[in-house]
Amino acid sequence: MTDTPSAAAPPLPDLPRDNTQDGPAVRLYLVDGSGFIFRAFHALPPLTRKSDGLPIGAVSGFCNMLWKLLVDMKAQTDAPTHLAVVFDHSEKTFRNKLYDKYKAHRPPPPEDLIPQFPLVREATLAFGVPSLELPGYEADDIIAAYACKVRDMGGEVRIVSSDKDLMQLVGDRVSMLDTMKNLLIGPEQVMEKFGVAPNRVVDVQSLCGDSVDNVPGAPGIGIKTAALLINEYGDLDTLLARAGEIKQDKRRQTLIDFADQIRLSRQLVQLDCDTPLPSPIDDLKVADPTAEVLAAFLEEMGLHTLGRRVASGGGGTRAPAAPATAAPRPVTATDHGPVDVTKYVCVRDIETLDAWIAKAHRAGVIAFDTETDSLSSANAGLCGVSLAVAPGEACYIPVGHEHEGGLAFDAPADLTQITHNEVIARLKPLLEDPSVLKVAQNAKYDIAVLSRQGINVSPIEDTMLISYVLEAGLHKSHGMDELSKRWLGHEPIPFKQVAGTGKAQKSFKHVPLEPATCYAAEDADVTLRLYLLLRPRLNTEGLLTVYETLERPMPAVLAQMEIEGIRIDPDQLARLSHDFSVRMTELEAQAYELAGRPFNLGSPKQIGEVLYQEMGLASKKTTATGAQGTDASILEDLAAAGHELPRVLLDWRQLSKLKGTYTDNLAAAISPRTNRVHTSYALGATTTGRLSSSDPNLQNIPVRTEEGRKIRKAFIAEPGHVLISADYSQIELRLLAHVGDIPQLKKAFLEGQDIHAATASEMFGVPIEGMPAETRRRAKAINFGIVYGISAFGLANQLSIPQDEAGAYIKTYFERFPGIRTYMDRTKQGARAQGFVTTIFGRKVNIPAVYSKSQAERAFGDRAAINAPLQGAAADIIRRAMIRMPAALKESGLKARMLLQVHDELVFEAPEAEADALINVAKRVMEHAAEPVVALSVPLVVDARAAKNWDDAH
DNA sequence: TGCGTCACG
DNA sequence: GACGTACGTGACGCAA
Repeated sequence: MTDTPSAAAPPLPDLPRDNTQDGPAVRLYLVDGSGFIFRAFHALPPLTRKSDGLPIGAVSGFCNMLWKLLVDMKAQTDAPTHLAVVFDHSEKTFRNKLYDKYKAHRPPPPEDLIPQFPLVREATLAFGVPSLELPGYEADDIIAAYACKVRDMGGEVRIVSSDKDLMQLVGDRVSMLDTMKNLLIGPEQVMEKFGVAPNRVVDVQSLCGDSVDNVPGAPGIGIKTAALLINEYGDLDTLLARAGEIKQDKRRQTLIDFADQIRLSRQLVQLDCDTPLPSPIDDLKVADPTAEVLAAFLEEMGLHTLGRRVASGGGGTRAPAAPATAAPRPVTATDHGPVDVTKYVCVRDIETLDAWIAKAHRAGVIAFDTETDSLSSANAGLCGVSLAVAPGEACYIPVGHEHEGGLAFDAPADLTQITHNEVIARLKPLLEDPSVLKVAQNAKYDIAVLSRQGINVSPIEDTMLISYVLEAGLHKSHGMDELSKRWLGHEPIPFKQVAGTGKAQKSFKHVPLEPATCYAAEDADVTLRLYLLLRPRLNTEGLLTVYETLERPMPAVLAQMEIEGIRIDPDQLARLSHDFSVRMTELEAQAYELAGRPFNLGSPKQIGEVLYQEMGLASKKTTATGAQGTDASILEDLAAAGHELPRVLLDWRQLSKLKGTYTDNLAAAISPRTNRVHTSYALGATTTGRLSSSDPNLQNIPVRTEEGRKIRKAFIAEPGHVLISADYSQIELRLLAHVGDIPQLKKAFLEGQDIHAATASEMFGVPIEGMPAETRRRAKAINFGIVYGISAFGLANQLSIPQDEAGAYIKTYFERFPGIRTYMDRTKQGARAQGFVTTIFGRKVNIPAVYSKSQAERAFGDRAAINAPLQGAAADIIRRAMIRMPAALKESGLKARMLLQVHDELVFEAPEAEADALINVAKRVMEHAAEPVVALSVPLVVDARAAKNWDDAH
């Protein structure tokens, strides 16, 4: 702990002095950025960006304040030489360790403010001002550390803030500036406020406490009394030591009884001058903003007025040259020169590594990539990390490369590397530094790998997701190789080329350092180039909010879910597998008997031969290639016509599917390390915004049949825990009711009716009470069909009714719900006019099929266009819930973990005692996930249940 | 590797 | 009235 400023220390001997001017060499302005954000937010009306509704009130207020400050600064005779904006970092601080209630009853920041935090940091950098923050520290501590340091060097400090907690720093050479009230605060003003000199402010605050920050202080003692006591006894320690001398009974007793609490309060209010400096003071020198960068940022935010003022140099400041109205020239693929893999550096000693880390800090934006020995992040070991600090300037840091097993007859290559632990220790501060933006391609993978090394990468951006937001539906993949070819015209080295292919493929740790460096560093280089190229488009194309709110937070959430995994009972699966085998053998024998010969029941081709040629049954449908189909619906029809073999085949197929896809392979997927199964969720893989799950796919675990549900029962909770499944009820139909604005559907949902029965009642004019099950079933099929872009053929097929009957249903449906036809027509028209549709959250789904020459493909496009805004909005909503869930669980003090997502369902694992609390939290977060950006006209309803296994929880 | 089939929402 | 169909996924086994 450092004392408050008192006697000025002599200037340090090595202080660089500027001989061309009088006064101290360093005149540092420190702006309390966090304080400013909140004040700007609350002082200004809610302002949103015109293009897409992104809230930017605080950003706007902050920019105006900063610009005014810069202008005023320059006009002064004693203009500052150094300047920085300081921010709180969202993590807990050392004060929470001292006192868990510190700032505890602060509400979370308003929803509209959250997306503005990163933007304000961007704004700071756009103005050419360094932005400082440090995990585990409050802005006030960082300000204190710089203030003490500069003061002790003989420099001057001005703190731009109105936070009274900073007044303890005021002294001869440290002052405060409240720009809101335009007040300069020196020792005199502090004296007025606290009744004591600045160096005793902490003592007063310790006594009177602070209800806003939850600093307890001494009960019943306010500023006046505190100042009186301190002035009488000199300082807090003396006061506490001599508390027995106080004349007033009550006051004396309070000070004696609460001495410990007062000392704790002092620790809470005392700012820590020993806080490490995030940047050297030299790096905070005042510099003019780059005109283009600043103009582009203000343009991006839609802050045209300030943009014009900045462009005209308002207030006598040297004006940035570019007019704010002229958009900066977009970066093009060739701006950064060709990719040259021979220029990359292999980092093998600490000095070189430190030099790259320093470059990375200066760059502020870097790309990185991790190389591992496995494809699944859950088990991947780290082989190396590559960094790109500028286009064409990249390195690879190997950590675990070794010779491949066996005797080397040639002299083995030199594999000197920095040790694993040293690399991790050096990289951790960089990768966790809030002021260095890390760009990755498919960030989820790198987050998971590094999280196992104890590194929490942040802040992070993902070029795959940027591409996905911009061009979902236009490309099969948003993988790096494709992006590189598409945007940079450069084909990266194929993995196969460095690691070999097939059985001979080696682990990356066995790849020699030179090719490994070319391959790995190239990935980082390409990623950085892609970022510089694609990221500006988010803005110009109005997709920044989608990226920031629906995509960018996902990798960290999913990485955590994948790491958690889920427990599966292998014995249960083994029993099922055996049971299925026995029954399949019986069915095979029956099938051979019925066919009159043995054949492969798993071969559709052989089934066709047996059924259609040898047994002479009529084949109903042909497949895409003209072969006679044997799928379930055909076999069902044949079985219904009285044939025995199709039934046997159907039964065998079901068991074969369950055994082959689930019982055998799920058990094999259990990680020996964790005893759990870890799926991999793909982002940027679907056209609509849904996730997909693979290796193994846990989004298609059987549920519809009795046999299948036995597999689901093998998904179990740990002892003392339960699984909780929470799923949205009819979310796509609810969205249809909202988006299509269908009064009857909205009414039915608002009244909590059975939606399919209500639909049937509306269509056929029958009461819901006593409705035949078949009537409801047909309405249900129609409701599903609508969401899919209905056709008479499809509905007829689904319900096994003639096509004209299905057509009549659809006609009736549209007559009863004319709004739905309007919605469908409007959506198709929009899709054909623009080539894409959007969800209510702004996600863009491209549908190139609407431009096809083929009528069939265009019809396909129409149906996809009708479905995408509904399926996509549902995907957006559950994403919003997932993104909020970790904080919601933490806030509620729950140990529960989110394990799985199945499109409209989230699966959690929680201690048994938490089950009810978790259900409450999960329901609340999920049911309100659309808010506040979209106010749905129908309620979202979530059903949740806890049980020992997934089937019973579902 | 492409196809048919089928598990899920 | 054509077109051949429900929307979105991933995994398996067969056949080439």
